[in-house]
Amino acid sequence: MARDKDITIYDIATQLGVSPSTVSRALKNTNAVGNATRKKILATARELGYQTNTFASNLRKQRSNTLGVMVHELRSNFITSVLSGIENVAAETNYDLIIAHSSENAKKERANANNLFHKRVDGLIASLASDTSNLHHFKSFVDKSLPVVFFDRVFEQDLGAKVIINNFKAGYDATQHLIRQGCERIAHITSSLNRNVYSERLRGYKAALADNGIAFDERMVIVDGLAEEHAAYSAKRILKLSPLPDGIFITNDFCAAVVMQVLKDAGIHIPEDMAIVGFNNDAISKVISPKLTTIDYPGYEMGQIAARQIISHLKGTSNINTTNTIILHSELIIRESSLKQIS
Amino acid sequence: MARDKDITIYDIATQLGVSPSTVSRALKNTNAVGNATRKKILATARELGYQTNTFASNLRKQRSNTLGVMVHELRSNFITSVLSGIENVAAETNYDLIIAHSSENAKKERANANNLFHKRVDGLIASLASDTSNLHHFKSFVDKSLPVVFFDRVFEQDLGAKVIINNFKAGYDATQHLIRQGCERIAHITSSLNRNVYSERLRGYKAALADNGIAFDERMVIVDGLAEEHAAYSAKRILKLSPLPDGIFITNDFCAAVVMQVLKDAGIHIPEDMAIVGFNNDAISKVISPKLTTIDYPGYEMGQIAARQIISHLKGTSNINTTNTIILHSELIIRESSLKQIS
DNA sequence: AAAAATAATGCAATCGGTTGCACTGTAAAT
DNA sequence: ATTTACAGTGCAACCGATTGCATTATTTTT
Repeated sequence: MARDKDITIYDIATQLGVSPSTVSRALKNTNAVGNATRKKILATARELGYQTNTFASNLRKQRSNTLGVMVHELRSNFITSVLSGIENVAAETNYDLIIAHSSENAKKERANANNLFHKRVDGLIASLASDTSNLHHFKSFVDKSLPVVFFDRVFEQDLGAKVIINNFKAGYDATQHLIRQGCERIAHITSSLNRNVYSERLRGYKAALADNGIAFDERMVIVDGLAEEHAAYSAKRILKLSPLPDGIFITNDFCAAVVMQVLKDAGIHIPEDMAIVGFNNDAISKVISPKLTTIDYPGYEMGQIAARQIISHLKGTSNINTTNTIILHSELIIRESSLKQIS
Repeated sequence: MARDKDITIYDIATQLGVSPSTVSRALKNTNAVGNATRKKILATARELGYQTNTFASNLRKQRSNTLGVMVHELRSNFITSVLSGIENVAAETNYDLIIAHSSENAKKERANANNLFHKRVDGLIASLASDTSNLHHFKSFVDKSLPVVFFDRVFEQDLGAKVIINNFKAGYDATQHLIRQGCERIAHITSSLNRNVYSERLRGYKAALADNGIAFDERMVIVDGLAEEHAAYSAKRILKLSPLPDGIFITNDFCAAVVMQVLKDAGIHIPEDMAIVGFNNDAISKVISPKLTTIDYPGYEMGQIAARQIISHLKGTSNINTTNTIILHSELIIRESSLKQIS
């Protein structure tokens, strides 16, 4: 059986002897259509299985009903949670999503921004790649008054709305906790300090040391990637420190898990010899031994909030430029990997 | 500065004194345009910053240049790898992606299929929810001759092309390995047997037992969800078996990690008391103690291949209906969690 | 009862790219 | 030298929904 053509508003109009304009108006909730007519139209639309042709509609309306999402990496527990949150809100509000990832590459990020712009997304949600050094590539969005919301990795002083956590406080809390457990030589494994998330955590780490009269030693800070191979290498660098640290604050749970594995293989006892604090509260933190103390980072909520921000801006309910930065609650979750003392 | 309107082919046409049709033809690689004209047009297009309006183009061409992707869950390491593979190929070939997830819910899956159909995607890549019982909701795609490729979770005998691994063999290999390690009472923790991936692995498990003269005992098979809470519960059920099993084949690495955690907390030694084999070769399998023996499942490649299948079908290079099923290589990766004997 | 306001609908242009058909001019074939 | 072919280009009709403006019918106001 040959496939029939799709049903259009013209088909409905012809069948009912009304004009396409009336059908169009009836299918939305414009009140400029008589009640009887509207009912007939809606009934016929359902009966014929009418579906809006979004291309025609978008073309005419000059908007896409689509949000662009740019992430620095797809294969990450945290990012997946955020995406899931965004998707949840987008689905509810009938927005579509185009997802692009930069693989931590500024060049690809620029290409993606460009691409999404030309795909005419109505708004953008983004987390920056590790080597992005400015926001020039988002300028076209700003010029066109398209809302942009950054999450997690942002430029705190630059354009766009932001949804973040207090990374300074998180870093401070993690370090303070290690100090309270009796650690005196605390190392810090982190990633590109160009990114606020890492530089702020470092700042918190330093502040906690200072507040406790511990001298900062830059050899104790290891900056590298967070993927498996980098993590293993960082762990080896830890093992070469002399004297060995008695605590490590690591800005990523997966990285912490790999580091712990290497340390354990080297005969180091955790937490007795070295206490560990991770970051993110990924599922992995509960299935490694010892269980990982970490900072709970509400990714799903972050996604939902970023999406809601954008969408309520688009619907005119609120203006994204007035509430510029939203800080979500994050907190230290204490598990075995850092418990030297039973308090 | 007020934003200028977007550049259209009409702007280019006017500027050069040619017709829009010629511009349109020049911008694609139709050979029906003179060489000099084409060059001028391309130069002007670049200079003015012209970008195709995809809505207009899609509307006219009646296709979207977009692939729909339906997954049963977003927050999964395996799925993320697949998505990453799909994205990689889609980006190369200039296809967009719309990603929808069913949260393991057949009803939502049906809604998603419907939605993607009406968004007029050019093709569909899908993995089934755990309680999906038929493929009726994909019929509209078939009727419209839109290609559908299923991956991972498929109906092996039903419509559509499939990209899968040999789950029977994987199950057989995992079980055979445990038997070779001296296990005699092997439990199996798995999920919905309506899904080929789980039923086939179970079949492999049974076949290996049979081939080694071990009687199948259905109390040794635990069917439940694979998320954290279900996994913990399954572990408790294992602990209630009497006699205790001396080996477990678990169809998911994360689930295996949780189970191991619970077993270890209960004082069971792995692999001495109980050997464990997981499934997927997620990153997690290498950072838990002991490291997890598992089946390597090439998610990224699976995504790439599914996407390539669809796209080459769409481009007319190959017909998806002729190569109906593609089976990817998977293999047992032996680590500490199952090594009872140093062989 | 006449005038004014309002509700319900239609007309037709518009969004921007694509493509079948027709036309022109030059090159190739006879 | 004539016919034939074809490369290069333009015309105009689409694709389907939206919306400002005009028109008609109906209700309200005075």
